[in-house]
Amino acid sequence: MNITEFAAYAGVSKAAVSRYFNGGYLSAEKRQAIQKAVEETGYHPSESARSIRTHRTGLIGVILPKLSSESCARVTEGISQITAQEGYQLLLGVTANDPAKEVEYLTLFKQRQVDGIILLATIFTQAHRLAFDSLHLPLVIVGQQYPRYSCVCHDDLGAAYALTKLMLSQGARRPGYLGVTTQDEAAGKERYQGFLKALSEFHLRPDPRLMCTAQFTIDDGYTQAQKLLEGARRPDCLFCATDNIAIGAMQRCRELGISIPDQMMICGVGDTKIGQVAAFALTTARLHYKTAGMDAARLLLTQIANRETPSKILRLDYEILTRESTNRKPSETM
Amino acid sequence: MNITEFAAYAGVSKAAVSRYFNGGYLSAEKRQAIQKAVEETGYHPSESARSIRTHRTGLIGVILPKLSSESCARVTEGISQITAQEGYQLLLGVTANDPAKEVEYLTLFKQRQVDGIILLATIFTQAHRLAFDSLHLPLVIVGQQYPRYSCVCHDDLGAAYALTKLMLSQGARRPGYLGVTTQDEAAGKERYQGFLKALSEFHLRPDPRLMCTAQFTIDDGYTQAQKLLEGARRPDCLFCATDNIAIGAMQRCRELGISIPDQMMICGVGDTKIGQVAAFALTTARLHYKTAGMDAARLLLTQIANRETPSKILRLDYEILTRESTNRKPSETM
DNA sequence: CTGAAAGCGCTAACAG
DNA sequence: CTGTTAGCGCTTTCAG
Repeated sequence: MNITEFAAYAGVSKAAVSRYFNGGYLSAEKRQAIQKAVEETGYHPSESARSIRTHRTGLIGVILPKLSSESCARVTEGISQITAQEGYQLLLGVTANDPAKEVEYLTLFKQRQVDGIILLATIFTQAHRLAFDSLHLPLVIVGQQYPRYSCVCHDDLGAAYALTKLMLSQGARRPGYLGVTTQDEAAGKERYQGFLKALSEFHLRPDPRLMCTAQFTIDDGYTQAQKLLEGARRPDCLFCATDNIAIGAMQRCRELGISIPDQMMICGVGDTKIGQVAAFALTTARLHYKTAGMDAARLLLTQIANRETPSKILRLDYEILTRESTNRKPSETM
Repeated sequence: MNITEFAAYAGVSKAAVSRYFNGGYLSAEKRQAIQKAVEETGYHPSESARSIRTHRTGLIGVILPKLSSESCARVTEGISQITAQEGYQLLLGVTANDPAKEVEYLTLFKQRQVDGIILLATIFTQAHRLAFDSLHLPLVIVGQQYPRYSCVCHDDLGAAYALTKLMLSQGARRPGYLGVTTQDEAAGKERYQGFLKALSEFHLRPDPRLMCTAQFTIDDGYTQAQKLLEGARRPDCLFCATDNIAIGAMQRCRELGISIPDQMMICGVGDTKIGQVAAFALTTARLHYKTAGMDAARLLLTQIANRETPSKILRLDYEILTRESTNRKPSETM
């Protein structure tokens, strides 16, 4: 059923029907007649047809590297909650960690004429720069900072600094570092700098033999930890750039019979479920993923409502959670 | 830029442009001229406008209870992988475990004229029945069975049976059950029946004092486990309907100093990350979530291509993974 | 193989 | 407050 048929059914003009659905002037009688007809027929205007006229689709594109990553999922849930309230629907672009696909979805979503895009960013390439510049669409970046665009990010440096300091102040003197690629400005570079900052405060020199890069997975945390643990003088504490990596490292330590936290303190970043239930509850920095998603959605909606809104950076705080994996005092077994 | 302007730019007619993008008859010269113009201008036909004519949107709706649940995320990644290959985009409906919202998204997506819907189902209400019947849209249900619709589900009964049997054959005689609501046919009822089947095979009567229902969370697993553990005679093994619940129960056992697996064997269902890294690696049944998503997507695409395709049920197998939490022989400490 | 022209279902001036 | 009307950007006959 289209608007013409429906208008005839309700005994009003097409214009009245359109006004009914778009909040225009309408007498009470007509409004009621239409409402009744809607209830009877279930009529609803076609989104495609109205998009073609209004140049808005009610669609928001979300581009993310992976769904089965707790942090991404939580951000996306935050986004979904806010956008749903405002009647927007979410278009999903899963890139499987392929930066080229991020760019691809950017154009794909643009072609679909989404009203705005939220990008859970990983690393930025030249292609990103070009895609951003030719986007001409409200865009909010989550998890990273990028000049001239609205961003919601975490205090990665601060969190890494605080965690490393926590371990050093408990007596560790050979800090190990298990990070991610520095192509990732936030989780890679920033957290690395936080680590270094804590070291320098304790007058410690970073030791390249105690530092290693891993993928964002438990498995690779396990694998890369091996490299740090097999050396002649192994570290006495380990800062890991993510909880997943930390858990992998913890598993390797357990297998090698390295006691946690006495011989090895470990911490991660993120506060995901996995750290809470690990063999030794993981000390970590809680990052506010869901809040980040909600804030990103709010920022985007503001920009959609007013395209002239100046871009803005939101840096969310962190919260240090001290747990077994770094708690040297009351030694805990079993 | 619209098709008229673009056609003028390329020096061809609108019809030629349309044919170019829709695989119609076109001379080689025109095809090249258009291709060149596309490269120069980046022109792409408006999806809204073409939807209005073709009655297809290239959109597939996915309705799910929660993103930050590993199983849902993995199913959705499977869906995304297949649909993306075929040029479809995913519209996301997160219901936050509210069955009413499932129904709401069903209509919302229908209004958007998605080409098909995949529902990661939880429980079915009367409202679902009505919504299904008035949908007139290809629909595939994942995780549950529902008459007359295509479904992709797991062998919940078989998995629960095999796991319970595994524990009983290792000598357990007071099996505890930590399940989910039986309103959930698959995870609730089926797994319960699998549990019962194993018991009856060992000539054991289910003991209501050893059985309890929990939410789908670690926290509630922890809480409800308490009820089973505080009784005069506690169970000597625990079948949990999900990994999350099992992990919660495991935590409570550890706190109470109940040794796993000697005093208490525990198993879950799903094979999520969390069970692999738990204090005692969790025995579980691997369910093929990603495969389920991929199969569901394929089923849906077939139905979209041919609306007359008869509905079909796919029941995926499981795989028992025996780990520490039920391995009585070589007692493992740390 | 091609272009002209008729609409798809809707919104938004516009003139009452 | 209301209806008429002219498109929005596209696909698809239809007659060449």
